Amino acid sequence: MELSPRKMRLLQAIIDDYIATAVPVGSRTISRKYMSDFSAATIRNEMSDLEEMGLLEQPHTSAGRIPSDLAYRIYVDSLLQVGELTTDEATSVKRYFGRRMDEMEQVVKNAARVLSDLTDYTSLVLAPQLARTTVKRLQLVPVTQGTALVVLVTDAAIVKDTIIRVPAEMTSSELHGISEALTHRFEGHSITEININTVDEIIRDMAQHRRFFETLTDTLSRSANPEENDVVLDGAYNIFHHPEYRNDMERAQSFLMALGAKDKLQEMLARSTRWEFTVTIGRENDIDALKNSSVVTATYRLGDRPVGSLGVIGPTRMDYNRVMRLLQYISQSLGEIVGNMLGDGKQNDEGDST
Amino acid sequence: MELSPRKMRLLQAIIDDYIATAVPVGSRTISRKYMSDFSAATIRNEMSDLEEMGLLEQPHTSAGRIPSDLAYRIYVDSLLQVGELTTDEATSVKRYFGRRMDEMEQVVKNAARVLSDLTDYTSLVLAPQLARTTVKRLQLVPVTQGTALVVLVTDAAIVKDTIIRVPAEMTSSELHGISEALTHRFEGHSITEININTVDEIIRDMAQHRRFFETLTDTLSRSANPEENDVVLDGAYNIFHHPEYRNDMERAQSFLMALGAKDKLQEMLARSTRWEFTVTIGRENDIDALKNSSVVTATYRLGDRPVGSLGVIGPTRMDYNRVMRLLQYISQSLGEIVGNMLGDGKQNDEGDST
DNA sequence: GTTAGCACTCCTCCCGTAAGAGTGCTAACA
DNA sequence: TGTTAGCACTCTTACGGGAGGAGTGCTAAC
Repeated sequence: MELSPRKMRLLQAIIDDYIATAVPVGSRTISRKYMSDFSAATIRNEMSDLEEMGLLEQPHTSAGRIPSDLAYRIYVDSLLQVGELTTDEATSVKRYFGRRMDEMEQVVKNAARVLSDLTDYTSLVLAPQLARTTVKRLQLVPVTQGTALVVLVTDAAIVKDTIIRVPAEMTSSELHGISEALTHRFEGHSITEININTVDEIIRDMAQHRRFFETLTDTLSRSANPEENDVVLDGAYNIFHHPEYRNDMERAQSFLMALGAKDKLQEMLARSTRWEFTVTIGRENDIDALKNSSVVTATYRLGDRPVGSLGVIGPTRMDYNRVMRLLQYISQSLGEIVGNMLGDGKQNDEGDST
Repeated sequence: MELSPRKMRLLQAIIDDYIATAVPVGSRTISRKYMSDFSAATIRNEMSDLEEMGLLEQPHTSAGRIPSDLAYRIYVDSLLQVGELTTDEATSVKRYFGRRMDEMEQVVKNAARVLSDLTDYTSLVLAPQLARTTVKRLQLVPVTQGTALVVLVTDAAIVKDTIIRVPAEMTSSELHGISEALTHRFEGHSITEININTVDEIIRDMAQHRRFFETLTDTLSRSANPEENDVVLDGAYNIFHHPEYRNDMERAQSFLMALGAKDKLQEMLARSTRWEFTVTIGRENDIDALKNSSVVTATYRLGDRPVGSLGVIGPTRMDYNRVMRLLQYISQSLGEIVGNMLGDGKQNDEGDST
């Protein structure tokens, strides 16, 4: 099923026009705006072929054609050339990331904001996944008699803090000692290596508190698992800017509802960290309510380790070019910012090497 | 402008019916369902009076009447008797709050969830406001050479953690010492008391690091200010369950957009902590997009100090009774949970004194 | 292989009519 | 004087038919 160059050209024209206008494209439109070297009648014949191949669909007889999911697939795989950011776009992104960001959460929220603002779609960001980072420090900070704060710092600057109960008789300096020992043992290792067995080695002289250490390792391994909260979402209401949702309450509603199921989204994003980019079009989507939407994701890295991902959800009639262009740039920036947060005191300035 | 008892009774009937059905109420309906001791014609005369007083409105001549904002005001102020929770409702709330909650954020999200699920409206929760709590502990945890984590623990179990830069030559034990000194000085005080002047007293022997302490106090006072992030929102899409939004895209959209402006919501909730409850009806609202919605809030306390608030946004045709009933109970539960999180090792069980 | 022409289909918009709901007013009644 | 029955009137909503328009598919000619 090879497409002739002319069919390819036609397909591209139809998709480009439909992405721009959201109106089914007729043969006359194509003939005038994109392929004036052929008449509308010729286009019609070609369109008829494309429809037979399953690449075009007709909402009804006297409407123009719209691209099928399959057509977008071909478009994304073969026709799309992701360009460079315009200087306008680049400065916009920089303006967002220029904001003060002390906490990981701010960074992630900021990334979601810039992505949704610049694409005009809904954005998703999966915060760096603890399990993919390495421990920098593990500290038990006494809070009250009997409680302490578990502070876990990793190389992605993620800090998980959880209150846990500690044996009432444990002193502040004991906690300090334990923290030092744990940090010494696990620094540079993945959090997944921390469990009661590996911890056992270093607490032989505190066997009477084994129960406490079990609680501690439990807490840590629970926080290593990705959770709903790792997903940050922004621009949900951008969908109202696009006619396919604005004119269809049902659709808008089910879309928004789908965004409520953070666990599904988290899963989706976590899966996507295996690839540099993913593009999931319409029915390819696992989530039912997104079967007429598209999802584009990109992975961001800490050094060469993928630690999280971010993406955009919008109508299948999405401006894939713009979206991927922005995703590429933003995912790279995000990786750098995350890396710099604990980057040995280096400031995260704009300036290049001078 | 005193209303006769019959007019009151009529007003209540109209509001009750309209809250239940969302359909303009006619005189016949009232006569049959609520006041069969009077004929529809009598009701009509009374309705006409109420309309003249600005308590009822007619969408058009041949429709029934709907209550005006003013009518809801009277309803809430004079007619409403907030009842006890049904046992069903109470067990539902308990089920939600029975979930494991280690972190403040979870508690707040959980509260928002239970509130939106049980009321079927959109819920808002303002996390405990740092400025209204007292310091329990202030600790600088070294992270890398040149960076440390500022951990602030207060009696509302709020933990603010921020990475700051520290002088490269500052040792881990120096940081520890500083932490002890700061904790000793400010324990039991409000975070707002921490500033470079009060800190100055305890760092005389470290005057060469004054710059660093300025950064530190800056960071802390910034985190004392309420921020957008303090607002957690849930059930935004519940509005689609209510006909006034479901059948009016514009309205749904502007409502959802208004929810996007977290800063406004934060302000609104912060203001409301001055009262036990607030009910803001329709046009009484400051936020334009909410001029045809109502907001009900309640304050929750830590001991007797109000520390935060939570509320519900929905159509003016809101089930005020149910909402206030639930808010009362949930705000109280929330206060207790927040208090127990660091509550001297006491477990937050269900059981009463045995 | 390409194109012009034309009949055909189907959607959308508009308008007029009919049904239904609820009112306001009047007159009669207790 | 308050209450009620009756009735004309208003306005909304639903339905259906017709006009206009967009775009197609097919045929025949180049």
